Amino acid sequence: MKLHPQEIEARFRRHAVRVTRQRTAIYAALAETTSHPSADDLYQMVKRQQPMMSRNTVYYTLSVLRDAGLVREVNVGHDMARYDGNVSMHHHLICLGCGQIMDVMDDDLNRLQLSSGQARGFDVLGHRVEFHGYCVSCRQARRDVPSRRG
Amino acid sequence: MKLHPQEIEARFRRHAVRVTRQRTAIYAALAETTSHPSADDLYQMVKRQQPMMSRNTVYYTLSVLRDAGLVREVNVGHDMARYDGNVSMHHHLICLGCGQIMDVMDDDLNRLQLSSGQARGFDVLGHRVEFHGYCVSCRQARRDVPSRRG
DNA sequence: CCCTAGTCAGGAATGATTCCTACATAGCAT
DNA sequence: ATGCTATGTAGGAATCATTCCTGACTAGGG
Repeated sequence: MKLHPQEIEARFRRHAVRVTRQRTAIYAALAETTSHPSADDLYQMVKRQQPMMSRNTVYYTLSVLRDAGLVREVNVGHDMARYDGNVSMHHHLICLGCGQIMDVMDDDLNRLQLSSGQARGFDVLGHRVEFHGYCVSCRQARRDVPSRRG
Repeated sequence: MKLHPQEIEARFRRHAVRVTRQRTAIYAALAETTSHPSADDLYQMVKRQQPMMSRNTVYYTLSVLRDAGLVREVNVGHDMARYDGNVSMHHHLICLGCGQIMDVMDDDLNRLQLSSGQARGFDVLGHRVEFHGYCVSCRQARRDVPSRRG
């Protein structure tokens, strides 16, 4: 979703995050897409508008936004971290072929709980559900070339 | 669970995995613990019995066992991969303080499904549920030293 | 308009994992 | 049992996402 710069600035101030050109651009790029980009993806996107942008700044900014609760870090496998501008409670559907991540909004999944016996004294703060499979185009590709990983 | 070497060998042969001293030791170490060790943890454990063991062999062996379905890779955050000798369907309860991973066996969680509308044409093969929180001792530690992350 | 804590850029460092390669060995066939 | 060959192993180098360091810059309160 495309956001007005002043809306981004308002969110930053609400979360006590200093407003800078770099941060605004990074957050805008993330809010505009639903593709859950990696830090480097964001770096590439933002560098087009701001060639001086450092990869380091992207990492630093994402950590600031993450700690402020403006951004969510999504980890899939042991690949690089990917980021999600949607911080409302939701879960993910992940393609094992191309790695794309789709959002799943489902109240039943949001309400999952452990019984007290299963919780083993943990103070459970949240949970995450990931569904894994193959998207339409990767299913097609796999039919064409059945591989050893099949 | 402590396994007899011949049981390990039988499992390997059943899954078309060549039997070697190194693999037997790595798999035995993993089967013996419920602590979901990392590749390097396993390297440290096994090196006591086999000082020539290479860290590389541990990585290679884990990839072989993973592909054979004898071992499961568990990824938490963007930390190093951790391994689970329990390949039956189950989920995890993870401490955000110390990183310990406990197994959760629950048929209701095992049966979770997406509606066809939510699945968006994906061929969904499986899912994973992680509960996050603080274990008893980390809750205690956090009460003692309330931090900015609190 | 000034000050200063918080940011930024860029290069170096880290650390898990993978790659490369020469030597060793499991396990099949003889 | 013996030899053969595809596979596995050791260890060092390479990779690559991420973090650390440091000196220059700037947002935003006073």
